[in-house]
Amino acid sequence: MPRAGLDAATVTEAGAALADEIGLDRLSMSVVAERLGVKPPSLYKHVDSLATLTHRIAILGATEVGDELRDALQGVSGRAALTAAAQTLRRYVKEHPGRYAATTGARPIGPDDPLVPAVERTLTSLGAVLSGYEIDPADTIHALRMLRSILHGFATLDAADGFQIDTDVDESFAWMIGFIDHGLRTPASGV
Amino acid sequence: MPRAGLDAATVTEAGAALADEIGLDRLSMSVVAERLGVKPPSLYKHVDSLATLTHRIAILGATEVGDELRDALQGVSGRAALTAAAQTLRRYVKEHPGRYAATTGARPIGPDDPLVPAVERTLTSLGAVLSGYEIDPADTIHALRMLRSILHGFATLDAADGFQIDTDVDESFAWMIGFIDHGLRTPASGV
DNA sequence: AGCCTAAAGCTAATGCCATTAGCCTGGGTG
DNA sequence: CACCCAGGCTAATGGCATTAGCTTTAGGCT
Repeated sequence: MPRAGLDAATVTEAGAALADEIGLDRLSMSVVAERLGVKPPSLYKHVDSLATLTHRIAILGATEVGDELRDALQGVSGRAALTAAAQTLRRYVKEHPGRYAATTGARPIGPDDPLVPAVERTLTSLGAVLSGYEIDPADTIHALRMLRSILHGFATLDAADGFQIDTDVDESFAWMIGFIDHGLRTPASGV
Repeated sequence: MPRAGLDAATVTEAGAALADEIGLDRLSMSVVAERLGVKPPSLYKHVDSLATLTHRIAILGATEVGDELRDALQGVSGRAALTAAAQTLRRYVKEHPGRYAATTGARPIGPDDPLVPAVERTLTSLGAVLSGYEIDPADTIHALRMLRSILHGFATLDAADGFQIDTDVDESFAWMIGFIDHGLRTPASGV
């Protein structure tokens, strides 16, 4: 019996891929083990439990989202940045619903949980989008929360096929971006 | 051994209450049975499986949200209606996270699934909110999807304690409502 | 009042899953 | 070349959902 050469990262990656394929709720140690050509108990040499594996997937998801957002925002600002950020997030959630579900369902375990900085990178990128608009500093946190809410909400509903098919979802997405962009340009938006 | 006098509705209600208390992911036939003072197999006289119980909880949640929205929108319009709808949804998700999670995670089983009309009632109410604004009919579907996305996203993140505590979340919520209201009043919002 | 039946609860049994304990060996290190 | 430990394994435990089949209840009918 040759060694499989696993480590925590490999197991996490396999779990993330499976979560995307079959859904986070169906993820089990058994399916991960099978995917890796190994028996379930062997996984415990690399991850503590299914719960910590899920947590690792959440961190992976947050990190990947942060990276993709950072890359997508290189050299753009204003409406172009808003569009890039929104499209990037939507695409990520569509392509990696399992990872994203893990990320949104995860809770920090402790003060030095890597999940925290991973999620913060995403918020930093969204903050960078807002810096392209002239927003009262006191309102920035509100605009950030709104942006996060709307992108998260749309991407989530879209990934869950929550919209009817009568009208093109892409069109609604573009309209929404236009709405936000327009609102953020309007001075009195916060009153 | 006296009879417990259960039926599908009682089991569903107990399951919904438990989902709110301990989280949908922790819901099991065992805990529902214990809550009802009955052994797990007895539940199968009333519900087919844990999956269908979850689906019933989803329908219950969708129905309750629809009812509360309808009630909250009685006699109000414009910004007042927008505020009422947003607050109602946020409160419901905070008070019944388990039911709401079941609802958002549910998929219609067939063409005559009661889940479909239950969810549609919510959309009808949100549509009523929009009718208080002068929106190009062609854009109404987009505005509806945006409204749904933003309310769903905010409520979800809020219920999951996804926002930092530095700044008051209520304040951000009010700001967001103001932003949407303002944008919906602006004629060229869709361009 | 007394029977009779369908429903409602129960116990027992199956099978899957997560997780733990303890064995065994491959392969890099001295 | 022997050593040793990390990484894989098998066996065992306990919880869960679910099914089968038994028992009893409670209300309707005579």
